[in-house]
Amino acid sequence: MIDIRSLEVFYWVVELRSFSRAAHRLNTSQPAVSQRVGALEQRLGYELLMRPTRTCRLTDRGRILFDYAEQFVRLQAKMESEVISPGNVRRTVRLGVSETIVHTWLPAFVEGVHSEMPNLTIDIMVDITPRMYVSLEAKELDMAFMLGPVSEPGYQSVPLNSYPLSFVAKRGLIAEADRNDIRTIARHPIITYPRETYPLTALREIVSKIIMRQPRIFANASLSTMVKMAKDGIGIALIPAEVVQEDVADGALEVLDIDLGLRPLTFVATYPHELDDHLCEILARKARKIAEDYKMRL
Amino acid sequence: MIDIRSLEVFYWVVELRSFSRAAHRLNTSQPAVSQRVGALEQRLGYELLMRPTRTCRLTDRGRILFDYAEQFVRLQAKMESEVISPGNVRRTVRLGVSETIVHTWLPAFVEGVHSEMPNLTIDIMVDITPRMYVSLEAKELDMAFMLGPVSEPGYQSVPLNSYPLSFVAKRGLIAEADRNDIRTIARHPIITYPRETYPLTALREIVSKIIMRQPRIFANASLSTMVKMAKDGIGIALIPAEVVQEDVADGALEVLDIDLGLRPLTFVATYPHELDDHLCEILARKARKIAEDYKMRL
DNA sequence: AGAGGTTACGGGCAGCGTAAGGATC
DNA sequence: GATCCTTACGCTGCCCGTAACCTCT
Repeated sequence: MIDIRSLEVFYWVVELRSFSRAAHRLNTSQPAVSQRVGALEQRLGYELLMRPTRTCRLTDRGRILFDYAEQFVRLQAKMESEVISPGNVRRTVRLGVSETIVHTWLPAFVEGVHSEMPNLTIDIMVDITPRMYVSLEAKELDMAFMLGPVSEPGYQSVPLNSYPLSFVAKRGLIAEADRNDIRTIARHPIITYPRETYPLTALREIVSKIIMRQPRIFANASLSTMVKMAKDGIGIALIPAEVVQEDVADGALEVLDIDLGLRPLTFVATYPHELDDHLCEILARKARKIAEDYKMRL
Repeated sequence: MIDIRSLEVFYWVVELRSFSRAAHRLNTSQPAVSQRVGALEQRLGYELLMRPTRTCRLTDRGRILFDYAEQFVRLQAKMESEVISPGNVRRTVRLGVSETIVHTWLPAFVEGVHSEMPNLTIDIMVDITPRMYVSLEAKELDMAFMLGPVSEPGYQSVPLNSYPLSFVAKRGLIAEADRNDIRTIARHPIITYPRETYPLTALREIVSKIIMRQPRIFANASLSTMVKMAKDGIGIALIPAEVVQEDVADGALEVLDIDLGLRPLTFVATYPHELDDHLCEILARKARKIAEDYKMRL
């Protein structure tokens, strides 16, 4: 009589305060959402939303239904996670990923998940950590592999792996003798992660204390661009050595043996702990395992 | 993904231990049930029922799904009862009714319910109380208006009304002077409810003590037949006067003023207290009110 | 004028019922 | 052979997506 799909649609319309966002979230068209909510109201014989306003506020009776809708959506998520064998999970998970991970073990992760859960689609959005926070909050992402630690309430966080930050330079750019001398290195621009990220802020603070001035920094949101810039000798990259292992192996880049005491980059899998918990948990554990394997293989 | 309808179907298949009974219960065809369960198994990738046996036993994983299915069905029933305005309830309730009630206030009840809940269909099965018990147990009925009191565990029971039992005879069959004399009356066969019912057993016990022999009793499961027999002078009916008020009014029958101290017939609305509770509760209350109104109008 | 929601319409597909086909007692 | 479930098949009706329309800022 009352379809669970309709309740799910209604739930997300309210949760996201928008028909179109709900449509997007549910991988359907906005008219489809409109129709379902309309049909629901018609079947019940009263309005659920105070529509004229843009905010999709609930009516009193809508509130009652919403509470039930939430219970249904939760129960459904719980059931599906427990009852459906992994190979039969048919869903789309929207995953935010830091570029660093894209360049290391993400391919292995995607392949691994695909082989175990062939009907699971992973939509990958590459972005920087602060923006992924926002996307998680807006429920545009189901999970993110990003820089940790995360201690937001309402989020579950599984540590993945850590990458020590290394200075990486074009081969021959820095003379053998100067490779542990920060002053020499700091004559070159430092290419690293964009503002609002740990590497940049920490670097600026530490280096400026040593060389008594602000280092030149090329902040860049694209890891591959950073690598390219380093390979072109434009500057020296402060990035995990792991992402350039091939370039180091074939001699294009070299890792400088200098240690400023920077914290390694720690990545975590983060997801809101509710509703789809279980699948995210499985994926997070899988990611952790893949990341460990990756480290071992190096 | 997993439809609540499929869960409902699966739930009833297990609960009733039969595909065909589930189909009947859900007002659908048996192949439809078969398909839904089949589709469910296919989607999940494993079997839910150990089919070859006639008993529809659950597999281990089927058991897990069944627990969820039950939660869904309960939640759905709860939600629909709270959220759907009475006028929009679209369901079929299978109601067992004692014939006595059919002849008194059932028409008013049906009409009253129909006017308030035009989309509610009531399937009425007229039967005697002991058989309605069985039907309730087998879940062939959702609710029954029958003789009380009921104290079975697992059943909810709402008192409706009481009918004092009266001796009713064809006009002139018993002389004015003898109308309070049980010995005279007992020369005629007593027409009343069938065996296993209170009126018959109580009558037999009380009368036999007075007249020192077994009275002749015509036990009959059909109230209208009883009335007809009384009107034909075949015997004297022991029934509620209410059911023959018209015949008394137009002079075909008359009520004898004799009191053997028989308990009045007490009717109750009985339904298993689970799942569809709420609707049954509403209907039971409605029935009670109609029954009271009926009594007032007399 | 543009974003966001509704209405209109055509097509695809899931799910139903009828009917025929096994399997098991 | 009777009962119960499964398979086959045609059909209906729902629901979706595209597109045009409305409405409020």
